[in-house]
Amino acid sequence: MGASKTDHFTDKQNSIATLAKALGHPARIAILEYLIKVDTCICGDIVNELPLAQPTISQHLKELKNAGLIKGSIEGNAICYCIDEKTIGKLQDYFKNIAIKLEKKNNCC
Amino acid sequence: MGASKTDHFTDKQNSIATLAKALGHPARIAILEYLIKVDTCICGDIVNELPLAQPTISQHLKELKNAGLIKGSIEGNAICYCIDEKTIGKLQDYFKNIAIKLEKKNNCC
DNA sequence: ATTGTATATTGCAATATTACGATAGAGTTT
DNA sequence: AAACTCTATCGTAATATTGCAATATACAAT
Repeated sequence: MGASKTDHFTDKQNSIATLAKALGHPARIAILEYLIKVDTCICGDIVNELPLAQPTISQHLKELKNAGLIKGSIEGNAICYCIDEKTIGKLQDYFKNIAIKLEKKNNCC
Repeated sequence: MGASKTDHFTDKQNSIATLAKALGHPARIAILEYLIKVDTCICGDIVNELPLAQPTISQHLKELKNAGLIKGSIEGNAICYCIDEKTIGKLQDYFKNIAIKLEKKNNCC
């Protein structure tokens, strides 16, 4: 096989997994961090910044966008990509919640 | 191709991407959440809990373990798996940090 | 020692991801 | 309009992931 059985899990589980998967590649982490670093968020810079070809970066941007981690708006003939704070907040909350729950437990190992 | 060019990115970027990738599957999210839910952390339960065959779960557990998200200790003929709080903390910090940096910026889009 | 239970490993088929050259589309500039 | 810039899409090769049956390993209990 190879297809993941997304239908067997809850929507929330699938949702978090999708976000995590989108971040599961160093190039996409690097794109995210670059978007944080610079104040402008034109995409052309990213191609010069990362050691990847333009189509590859375009593809990674698409995946980040599909996952809802970034959003892009057309700005002349360039595209203004930036991070979607809500989605980052969702991830932040998720891990914070786990940490809180773990504190309340006596970890048995 | 298909191999990701990990050598072109920083150690920290690769490290976060590895963690995210390990969480990038609903079954592994479900395993994590199950480990939080129950107080005991014997693995046998997980096989009964998830709609996946035992070898598949064993494989997912291995990936979570390799990523440092869970740790397992042998307990008789069962294995006691539990979450590694440090790694969750690392993720929590990472997203918290991004959220803080985004607050300080005027998001241009 | 044999049987039973819990977990890991192997091998393999189906599918997904990654990367990029070539090309296309869309706006800008001259 | 022609040339240029920026980004997306297509096609395709290399590689990785997913899932499971079969099998192996390791300990426990009888």
